Amino acid sequence: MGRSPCCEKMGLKKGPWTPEEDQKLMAYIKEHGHGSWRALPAKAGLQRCGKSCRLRWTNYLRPDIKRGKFSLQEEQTIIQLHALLGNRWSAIATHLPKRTDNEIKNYWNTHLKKRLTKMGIDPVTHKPKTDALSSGDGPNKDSANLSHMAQWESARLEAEARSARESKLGTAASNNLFQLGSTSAHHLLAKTASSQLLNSSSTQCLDVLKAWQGVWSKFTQPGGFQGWDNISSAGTLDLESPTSTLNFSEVAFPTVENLAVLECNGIPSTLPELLTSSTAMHGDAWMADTLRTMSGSASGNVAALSSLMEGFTDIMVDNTEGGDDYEENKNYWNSILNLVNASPSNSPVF
DNA sequence: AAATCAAACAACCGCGGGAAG
DNA sequence: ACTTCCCGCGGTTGTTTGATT
Repeated sequence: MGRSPCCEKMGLKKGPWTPEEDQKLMAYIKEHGHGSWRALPAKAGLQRCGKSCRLRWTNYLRPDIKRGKFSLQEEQTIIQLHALLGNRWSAIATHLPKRTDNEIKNYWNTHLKKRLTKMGIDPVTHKPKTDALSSGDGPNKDSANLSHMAQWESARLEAEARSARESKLGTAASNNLFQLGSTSAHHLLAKTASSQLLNSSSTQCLDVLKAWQGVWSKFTQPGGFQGWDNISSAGTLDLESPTSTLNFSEVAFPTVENLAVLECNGIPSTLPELLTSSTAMHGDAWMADTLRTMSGSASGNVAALSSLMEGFTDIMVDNTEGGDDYEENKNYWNSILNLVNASPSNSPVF
């Protein structure tokens, strides 16, 4: 159908806004509200089209806009929501208070997308890139890491499919995630996974959990990683810590959904990154509590876990020499990895 | 110091959906 | 039911800023 242009082109200014224009726009909206955007420019004495005014207001001048660097939490939310929703920036923005869709979109395009690409993860599908795996320049460390990431992802997908089938019997919260309005995606995902977790009777992965906790302690102890030889004892590590009070129905942390994946997955390939990131976020006490809460018989094969985690180990060993930035970088990247893994594989879901 | 390049950010464009007439 | 208008969205382009040569 015929459609009129959004504004008359003649005599209307384009390009960057001046402080005077900003002042006029803010003053007018403060006094009258924006009303009809089309009619606003004339009333406010601006030589702009209504569309330009609306954009300037919603993306820049609105008083409830938070500007500046994105926090790690915000980055995590963006990645997770993008895996679920795709490029639906306005929908993503509703879960990031005080951030605009435009800002999120720009941040994704200029930062997050590149980082995922560098990691060999397709920023569109949030899956490992096959070409990145096959076109490596030899058996270098990066390609090895990518290979292992793909391996983890592959096993994760299987686990998710299984988990999804089982979860149909329980809560449908994950399917209704974005119909629930303002509640944060992290909390909803966590609650969904929590119920899955509590419904589980399997504890066969706990030996591996314990093993990983041992591995983690090797990394975090003074001197850093001491080599795989020391990990053989990790399966019997003493998990002494204060009495656990962990309550999965109330504690909402962004990685608990991954624990739900573990309970039904014979090979917990998502373990390295998810436990690392969880520990990074919540501390070793959290890890100890979690393990104790979920505790069952320990009869694991640490060697099998070791094999799965070689690529991850390379990263960690490299980082132990990273100086003051080590902790920050480690936490950051593990969180990103964790969130990539935490995202449903079939996106968008609506 | 100047030129060049890349990254980051702001703004524009065109389309589609929904409301109103 | 159809047309027109308005708004919001996502993709894209343009501008600014900072780093590098």
